Amino acid sequence: MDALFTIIRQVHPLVSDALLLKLGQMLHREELTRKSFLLTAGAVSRKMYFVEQGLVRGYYLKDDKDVTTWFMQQHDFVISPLSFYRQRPSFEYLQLLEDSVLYSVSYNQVQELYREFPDYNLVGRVLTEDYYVRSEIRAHYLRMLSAEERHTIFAKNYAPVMNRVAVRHIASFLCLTPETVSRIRAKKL
Amino acid sequence: MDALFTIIRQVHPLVSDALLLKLGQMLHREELTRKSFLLTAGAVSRKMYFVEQGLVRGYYLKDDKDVTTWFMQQHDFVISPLSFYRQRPSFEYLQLLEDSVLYSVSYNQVQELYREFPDYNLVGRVLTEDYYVRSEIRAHYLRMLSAEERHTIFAKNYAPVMNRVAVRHIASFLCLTPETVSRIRAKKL
DNA sequence: CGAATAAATTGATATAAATCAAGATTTCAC
DNA sequence: GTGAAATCTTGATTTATATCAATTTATTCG
Repeated sequence: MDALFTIIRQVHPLVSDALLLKLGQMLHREELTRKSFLLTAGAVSRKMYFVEQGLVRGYYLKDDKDVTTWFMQQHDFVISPLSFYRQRPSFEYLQLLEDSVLYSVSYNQVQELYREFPDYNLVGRVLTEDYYVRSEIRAHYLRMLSAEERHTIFAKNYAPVMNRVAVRHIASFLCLTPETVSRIRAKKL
Repeated sequence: MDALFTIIRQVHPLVSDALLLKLGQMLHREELTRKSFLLTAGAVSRKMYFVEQGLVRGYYLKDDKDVTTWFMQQHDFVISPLSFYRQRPSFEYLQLLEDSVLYSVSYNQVQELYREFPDYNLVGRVLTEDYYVRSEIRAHYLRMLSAEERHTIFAKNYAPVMNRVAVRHIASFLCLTPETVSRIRAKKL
């Protein structure tokens, strides 16, 4: 929980103790095993998670195959933006790739914080901006780079994730087949 | 300017008059002609725009060709998220596709509003969430849909834009060549 | 541990979309 | 309004990556 508070204080050093106290009371620690779902398609995302430890994958189903949209790791916040912000049924699945420790707050609790502690809107705004930018960067890579370039960038930017996830998940994140990633790898050795 | 205030009041009905007054004083009306740049690659985005009337395109250069990332129209806010939020040099070009009327505020002015009127963080947060979701939806379509499906969705979701922009811009938005879009169109008649 | 299952690799072929090239049409500028 | 330039369309060919199929390697769990 300290990591979470540290991030909030980095964003907004003057945040009140009352707010952090309240948030601390709301946070629900969850220890979940690999392959647990935080959200499945069709359901409405009711919780925001903070990854204390572990690894989470967001993906969509395309026909029968899945397409990974992102990986979130230690000290990241995890939601499905469309479903959480608009409280609409999700396209996306959120699934743990490792046994993980998470802190969660419900959508309603977050709204309550925003109401009761207007300061919290600053924190929410800045963090939303940050995750928005991250998402833009991912989309940028998808649009601008060839298969091989995407793989190179991934290997560089996601080094700590690279060795922890299955090739087929890396492949689907890069919008490629596992075969293609296998061949790119073979070529580089 | 009314349209902008209306949007802010929709997001936050209790927003103070003092805030709107201050914002009104900061806003700079700009009438710019087609092809004007709001931002070029390499520069740091210093302004946020509100489109009173007109059409704006965001794009990257890939080798010598350009790749469109979005179109923004009447009553949309326009920034290059990475460059504006992080105040870093832009990858992206922002260019008018039509003669337009815009309202702008500088990055520093926006920060001043956030400081002076903490309430404004609520507005900023909610709008950021909304544009983040829109961006996610665009990325989702790119990942999940075939060339033809992307074209169909575009024709449906961007109907008012469709007839106003060049085929090559539609093509690059769909991550296709103009030739391919031409063929898709021909097939549908 | 060791069988069963899933995942990764490698090779052969297919395919969607890009590229290259030429002509038709539209738009722009003087 | 007319010529020049840009854009769009259509066709032929190429190419990157997907798909299909078979084998090897890794993982799971009883």
